[in-house]
Amino acid sequence: MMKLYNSKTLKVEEFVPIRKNHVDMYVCGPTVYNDIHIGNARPIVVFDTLKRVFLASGYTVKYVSNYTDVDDKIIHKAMQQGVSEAVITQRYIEAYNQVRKALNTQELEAAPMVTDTMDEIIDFIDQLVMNGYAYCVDGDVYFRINSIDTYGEISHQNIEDLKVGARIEENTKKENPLDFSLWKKTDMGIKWQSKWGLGRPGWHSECVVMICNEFKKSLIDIHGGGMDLRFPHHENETAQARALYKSGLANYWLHNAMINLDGEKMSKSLGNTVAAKDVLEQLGSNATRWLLLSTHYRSEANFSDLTIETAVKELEKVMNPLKQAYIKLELASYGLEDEYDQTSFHAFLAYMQDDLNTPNAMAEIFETVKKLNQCMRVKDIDLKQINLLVCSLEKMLDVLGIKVTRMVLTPAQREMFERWNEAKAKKDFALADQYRQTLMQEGLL
RNA sequence: GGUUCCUUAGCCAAGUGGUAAGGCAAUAGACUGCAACUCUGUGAUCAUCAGUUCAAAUCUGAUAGGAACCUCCA
Repeated sequence: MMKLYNSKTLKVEEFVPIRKNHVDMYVCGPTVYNDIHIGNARPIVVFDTLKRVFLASGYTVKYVSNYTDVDDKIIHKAMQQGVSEAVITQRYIEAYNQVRKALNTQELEAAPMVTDTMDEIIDFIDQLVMNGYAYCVDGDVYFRINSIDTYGEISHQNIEDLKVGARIEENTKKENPLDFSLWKKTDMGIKWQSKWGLGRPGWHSECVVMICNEFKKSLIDIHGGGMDLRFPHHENETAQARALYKSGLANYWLHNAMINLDGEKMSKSLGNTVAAKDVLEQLGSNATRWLLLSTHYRSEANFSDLTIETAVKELEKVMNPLKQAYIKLELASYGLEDEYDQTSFHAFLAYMQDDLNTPNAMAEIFETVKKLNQCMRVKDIDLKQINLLVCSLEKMLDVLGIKVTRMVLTPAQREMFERWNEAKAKKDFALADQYRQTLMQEGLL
């Protein structure tokens, strides 16, 4: 049974899918004007892991995430560099996908772009206007938040409080300062023709339209993203869906917490970012995922030399015994069977199903690793038992998206082990140390 | 000012009513030809104060400190 914390209800809830054994999930993707930083990588890993948990639990999953390829920052960058917007967006879409790949994520079922969805977005805004949920002023279109009575349902803000604390710029064009922009009249950069004139869409409509496009319905199971998208982005998404489709857009709203850099929030606007590709280059795919998953996704994670170092060491303590186990099985010419230790894997999965409790799930991994280590130390090795534990660990790591390659010994390596053992038996330690040295160099010890 | 949330050992981090998982580091021991690996042992009156309860890290209230959102951001 899957349990998830729903930002909308502020509670951990039992997950009940709309369609039995299937999950429709949408996660807000990047605005492609820059290389993503390690904070941006958190939702990638969190929601990819969530998909894997669902798959391991017997669900099928359709996971869609978009590219926001229409945006002021993109336009500015394009102008700055004297190229078209498409050059910028292509460059960073590619960079983003390289990071996704390097993070060992599963393929998305769809990854739509705003520029490919423009007709539908314009049509969507038009319908909002025609039904009285939005209004056009001077070439701009705004959503009328007072036209629905549920505004604030995701972010738990009430309209009056928002007004009081508003650091909202004075915009006399709007009926209400909280009304948000659906269509912006523009005179520079890429623009599209609409009945309101030349312009481009605001940020909040695209996700609604893409969800309806991709899933062919206006209510899906899960909508995810970073905590900072809860307001206004997700609030405004659900508002539009309430208006036009009388649906909340998604049943479960999931938000991952931010990553801090030495105690301060990492963000592009603060400029204290660490590029995801740099972290990946330094740590590799496995350690990066381990690092990102070692803190519960709803807790802020601190990113520092110490947390990195710890993650690397922890992962080694899991991977090394696995490697030793493969070698033990190889040396004994024991063919691995796919049978796994059910108790440990089910304990692990139960933690993952409990709102993605990765810290507890990892504790179960350590527990299993310890059992494996104990198994390998006894005189009469139980290869069958090692097989079970190894396969169980493989399955656990797969749910976390940690890649494991089964080790196969070459004849030469096999011989090296034999000679090492022979030398030790003869107490020729000088020779034994030579073999040991070689084995260690090849990463076999 | 409003909303939501956090404060658990040197560090990271679970646990949300029945007397504190796990990891890193440290330290003692075992194993070893020596080492590495590994195994075993060692550590917390859960920010403070008060209340509810037979029982509270866990619920309630207050205090102190911190964060995110309310503005483009994952």
